Amino acid sequence: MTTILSDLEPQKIVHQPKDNALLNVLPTEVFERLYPDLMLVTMPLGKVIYESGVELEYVYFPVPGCIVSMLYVMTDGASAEIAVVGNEGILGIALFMGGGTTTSRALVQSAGQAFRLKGKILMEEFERHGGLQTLLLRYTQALMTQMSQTAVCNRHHSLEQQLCRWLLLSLDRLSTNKLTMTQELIANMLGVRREGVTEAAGKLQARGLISYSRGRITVLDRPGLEALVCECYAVVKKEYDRLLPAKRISSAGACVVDC
Amino acid sequence: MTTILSDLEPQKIVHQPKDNALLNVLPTEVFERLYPDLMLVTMPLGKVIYESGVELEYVYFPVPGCIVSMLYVMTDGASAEIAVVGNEGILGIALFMGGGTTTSRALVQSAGQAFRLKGKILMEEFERHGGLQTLLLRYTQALMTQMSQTAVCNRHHSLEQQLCRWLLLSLDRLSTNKLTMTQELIANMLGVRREGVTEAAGKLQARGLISYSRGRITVLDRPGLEALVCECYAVVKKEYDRLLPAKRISSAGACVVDC
DNA sequence: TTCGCTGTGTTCGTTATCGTACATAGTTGT
DNA sequence: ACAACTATGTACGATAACGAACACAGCGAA
Repeated sequence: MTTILSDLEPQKIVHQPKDNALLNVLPTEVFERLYPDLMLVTMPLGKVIYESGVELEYVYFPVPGCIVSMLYVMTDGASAEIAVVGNEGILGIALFMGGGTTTSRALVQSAGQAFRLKGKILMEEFERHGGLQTLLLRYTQALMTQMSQTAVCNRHHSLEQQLCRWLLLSLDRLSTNKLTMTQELIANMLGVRREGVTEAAGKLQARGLISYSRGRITVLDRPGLEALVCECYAVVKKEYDRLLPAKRISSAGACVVDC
Repeated sequence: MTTILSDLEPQKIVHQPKDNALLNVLPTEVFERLYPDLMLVTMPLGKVIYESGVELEYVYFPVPGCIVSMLYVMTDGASAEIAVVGNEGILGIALFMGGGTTTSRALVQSAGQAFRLKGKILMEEFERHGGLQTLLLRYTQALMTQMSQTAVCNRHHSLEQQLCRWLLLSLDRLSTNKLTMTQELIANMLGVRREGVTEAAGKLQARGLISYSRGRITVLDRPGLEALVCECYAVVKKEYDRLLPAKRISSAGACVVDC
C-alpha cells in the first residue's frame, strides 16, 4: 500500500484504513481481502471526485479531516448540497446500487486523505453478499436520511440554523475544531448568498460560539451550537449511530432482517 | 390471491401485479416465487402505511392510481414531503437496506390499491441475490435522486414551480388526469401554507393549465405545466427512466457493474 | 513599500413567503 | 330549504432572504 502525504495536511499523520469507520467495522476476513488494494490518496480542497453523470472508477473511504460534499449544480450554475461524506462513510455508492453514476457532483470541501479502492474490487466483495454488502446498504440508508433531512431543513429552517447544522456536520468529520472554509464556499454548499452567510456567521461570532477570519473558522462552543441548531442535525446523527454501530457488526445476512 | 376492491376506486378495475412496474420487470422465475404471497389491498386516502421509527412488517407495490408520500413530520407538527412512491416503485425499502425503520412517515396521498407482501418473503428473495436485489437497489438509487432533487427544489425554486413539479410527479403515477386532492393537503406535502397553494394554483388555472374545485384537480394542459416546471422534474424523471427500464432487466449480478 | 487579490462587512431597495384574520362558495345531511 | 361544514379566496403587515453595489481589511507578491 502506497502512502502519499498531502502538502495541505498540516499534521502529517499517516492514516490507517481503520481511521475510516466503515473499513474499521468490516469483518476481519473481508478487510484482509480488501487491504492490499487500498491506496491512501490526497484529497485537495475543491477537487471534483466525481461529476454528475460520469461513470465511477474508484470508491473512496475518507479519513478524519477529509470531507466531501455531494452537491447538485443547476443549469444556471446555482448549487445546493445534498449530503456530506467524511470518515464515517464511502464515496461512490452508485457503483453498488447499480446506477454507476449519480446526478450530483462530489467536491472536496475539506482537504485531507482517503483510501481509494478500484470499483471492480469493491464489487467483487459486494457480490459475496457478506459483511460488506450489509454494511454498505446500511450506510446508504443513513445517507438517505441525511438527504431527506436536508430537504426538510431547506424548507423550514433559517439560514442561521442551517449554518449551525452544517458546522456541526463538518465538525463531526474533522479531528480538530478548526475548519478551513471561506464563507463563499459555505454559501455555495448551502445554496444561499455569501452575504447571508456573513450575517449568520457574524451572529454566531457575536454570541461567542465561533470565531473566524479569512477562511479559518474555529468552533469555540459546540454545546452552544447544538442549542441553536434545528432538530435536523440530531435526527441525522441519531440515525447514523443506529445504523452504523461503532463496533463490528455481524456478517450474517440475517442481520438485515432482524435489525 | 385475494382481491379486495376499494370503495374509493371508481372504476373497479381488478389490478394485476404486472401493473406495478417493479413486479412487471422481475424475471419470470422470481415473479412466480413471489406471486402466491402477493395480496391486493386497498390504500385509503390519508392512511399511514408506516410511521417514523416503527418496524415494517409488509412491503407494498402500488398500482396506478395509488400514490404514497414519504414525509417527515417535525416536532412542531410542520411537515415536508421527501419523496413520492407510486406504481413505479415499492414502499418499505428500509427492510432490505437493513435499517428496518425510517425517520419518515408514509401517507397515502391518492387512494388506490397496492400489492402487499410479507417482509420476510421479500427478504428471502432479496437474499438470493438475483434479479430482485438488482432491481430494488436500482430503484432505491432512483428514489435517492428524487430525495436529492426535492432538497434542491426546496432551496431554489418558487412555490409555483414546486407545485408544477408536484402535479407532474402525481400525474405520472395516475391513470387519469384528475387528482383528488385538496389544497390543504398539497400544502402539507410541500411544507408551505395553504394560502400559498391557493395563490399558485390560481395562477395555473388562470393560464388554463389546470382546473380545480373543492378537492378535484384536472390537468388540462400537461405540456403547459412542463414548460413552467423547474429542471428538477426532468432530472428525476430521466434518472428513473435510466435506472428502471420498462423492459425486463438481466438477473445477472454482473449487470450491477457494467451498467 | 506598494499593489493587487481575496475574504469579509454593510447598505438599500425588492421579493417571496409567512402568519393571521376573515370572507365567500360549494357540498352534505336533515 | 336550511344548517353545518369544508374548501377556497383575499387582504395586510411582518420577515427572511435576495440582488447589486461598494467599502474595507488582511495578506502575499513584486
